[in-house]
Amino acid sequence: LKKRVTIYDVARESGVSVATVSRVVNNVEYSISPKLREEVINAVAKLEYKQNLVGKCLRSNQNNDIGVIIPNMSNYYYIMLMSAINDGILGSDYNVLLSTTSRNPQNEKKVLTSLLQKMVKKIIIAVSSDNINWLKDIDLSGIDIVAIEHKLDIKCNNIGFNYKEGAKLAIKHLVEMGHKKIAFISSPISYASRIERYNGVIESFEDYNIEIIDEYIQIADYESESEDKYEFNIGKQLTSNLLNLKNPPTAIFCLNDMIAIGAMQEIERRKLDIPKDISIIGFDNLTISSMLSTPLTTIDQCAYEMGKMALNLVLNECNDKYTDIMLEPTLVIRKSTGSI
Amino acid sequence: LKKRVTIYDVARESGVSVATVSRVVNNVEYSISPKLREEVINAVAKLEYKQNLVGKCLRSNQNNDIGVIIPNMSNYYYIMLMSAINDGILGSDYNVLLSTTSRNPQNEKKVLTSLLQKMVKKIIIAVSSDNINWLKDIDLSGIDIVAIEHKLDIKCNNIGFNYKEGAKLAIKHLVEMGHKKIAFISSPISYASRIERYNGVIESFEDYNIEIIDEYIQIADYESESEDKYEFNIGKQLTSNLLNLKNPPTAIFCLNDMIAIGAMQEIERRKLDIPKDISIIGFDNLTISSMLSTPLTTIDQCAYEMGKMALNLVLNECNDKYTDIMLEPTLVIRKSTGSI
DNA sequence: GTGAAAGCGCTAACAT
DNA sequence: ATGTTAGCGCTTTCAC
Repeated sequence: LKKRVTIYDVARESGVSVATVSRVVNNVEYSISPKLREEVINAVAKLEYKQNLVGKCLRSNQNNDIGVIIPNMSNYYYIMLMSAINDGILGSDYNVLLSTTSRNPQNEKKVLTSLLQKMVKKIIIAVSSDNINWLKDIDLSGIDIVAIEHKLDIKCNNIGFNYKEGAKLAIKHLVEMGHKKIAFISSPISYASRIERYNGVIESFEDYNIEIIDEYIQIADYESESEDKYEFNIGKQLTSNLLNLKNPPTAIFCLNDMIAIGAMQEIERRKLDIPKDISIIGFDNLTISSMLSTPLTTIDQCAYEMGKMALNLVLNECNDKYTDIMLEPTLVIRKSTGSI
Repeated sequence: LKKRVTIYDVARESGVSVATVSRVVNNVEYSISPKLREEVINAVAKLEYKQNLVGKCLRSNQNNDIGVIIPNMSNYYYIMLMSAINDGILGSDYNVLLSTTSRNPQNEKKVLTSLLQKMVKKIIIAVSSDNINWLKDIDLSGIDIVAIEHKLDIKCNNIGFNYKEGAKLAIKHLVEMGHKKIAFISSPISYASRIERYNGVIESFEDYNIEIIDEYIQIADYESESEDKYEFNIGKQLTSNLLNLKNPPTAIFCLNDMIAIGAMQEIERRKLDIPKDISIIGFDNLTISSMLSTPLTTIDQCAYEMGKMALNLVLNECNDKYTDIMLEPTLVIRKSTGSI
């Protein structure tokens, strides 16, 4: 086990002080004679010196780390977010520390704390619930936070999304295609982002004078972060319920694309045709949604752009100047919806 | 900006030395009088002291970081891998540093170096190519590495997969269903994992006395890490080529599931039926593959298990004792293949 | 323009 | 059983 090469070795090799080596290595715009600079550079190359980032961080109280906290990796929505962040820092000197929370506030607090203990200064976080009391316990001074999906009630950047308008867009599209018997399927209405979608649906029904039939509002009776394919499964199950009705709907708005994919499999399993027999519209616009045999009509949540914006915000350490962005939905019409 | 609470503050508050605080905080099984221990614990609580992990790491030369290096996040295979790792450390004290490389050796070298500079000691890496000369330049002493997907020619743990046998399993399944006109579509045969699959196909064709028709072996003429949906796109394109043949095949073996999904969309776009008109078999067994309208028959590469094993290996720092595991493929029969 | 030296927060060898 | 202290590798103030 050979000894690590430190800044002292470089200093000795090049006959200068460690201060000078540090200045050269960090490309400080400090006046350094070209001669010394070159000698240092040569020594660095000869000894294959690599800066120890831990020592540097401890001393300078800064680093190139970006902490990312997301609920899980099974909803591809978060994958798109992550992809944007990873693409954005590819080739740069930044490092991503990724944590998942399983939508558990206890885990959320734990991973955030852990990130701070590692002196991470830039954090992108998608908290899951509105239960963020634990946040008050944490000292966030000097930390750049950008919150996505759910707004955080602290001094930080927020990138929100107009979920309610998205839901309205979806119902509008269905109504314009002549649908009156419209169903809504969803996992439990437990988070703000779901509540807003639900409210959008109900408001739209009222706006368009569509009778609200209880049987058409199918909400899963359990939530699971651990069940493999949970959203897909409830999509199937809830759609099955709908299809078993004496008077089934002609269109289904699904809380998100994963649920819609479950719905579609169930429908096609029954040899029904999408969109001839029944129209399906999702929410998210996952990459996979355009790849299905029947490409899914959906509401674009521009997850990738959201990730990009989050990265930019967190990188341009906007001291004190916090932005509060609200992204607007777009309807993406593909093949899973048709007129009646 | 308030001052950070350090171990010295706790020591002062509880009237002991920093050494004692350190011992208590780290739960050292060292004899410490219950009285002092309690006082320290109280001081920690009162001051809300949190260990600074950077200082700890610099001093002790160890940490709880796990570096993960993968080519990209657009192939869901790597997502399954990541999921397993994230699930595995959920609630533990480990942190994941995630890097993507875009299958670029230069990036691979860069992110590995960066991880080492951060004193990360445990690394799970899926290198993309066989071009790993750059690895020789890096001092890996004291580092626990587990390589997946592609074997690394250094002292480390390897978790490989029997790609060739997987391909053979796929062709065997097709042959047993009566197919003779079998096509193979793929991105460029540029990496070991692809070469082995290709060889498996050719060998199988010879074994079963299936004539090798050039037109049935469709290889994409370009590779792209940046093109969104690249694999899906070539799946469509290559399948389109096949379908345009005067004498099209009755079955297609796709290099992987993403390509198969492209193939299926193209086939159904032409109003052809899977598997009646043409059978499709993939490779990977992505989560999404079971969610399609026509669930995909495929070769299971047990990515999740692979991730779990990798995590276990890297955590049980097996000093000097390296394992070399080869995972075997399984055929997963679903609805996309049928007899002729 | 360059160097000496203090110190970031912590652990661990050594002393008591 | 507890405390003292050196030092991990680095940056940065201050002095020259």
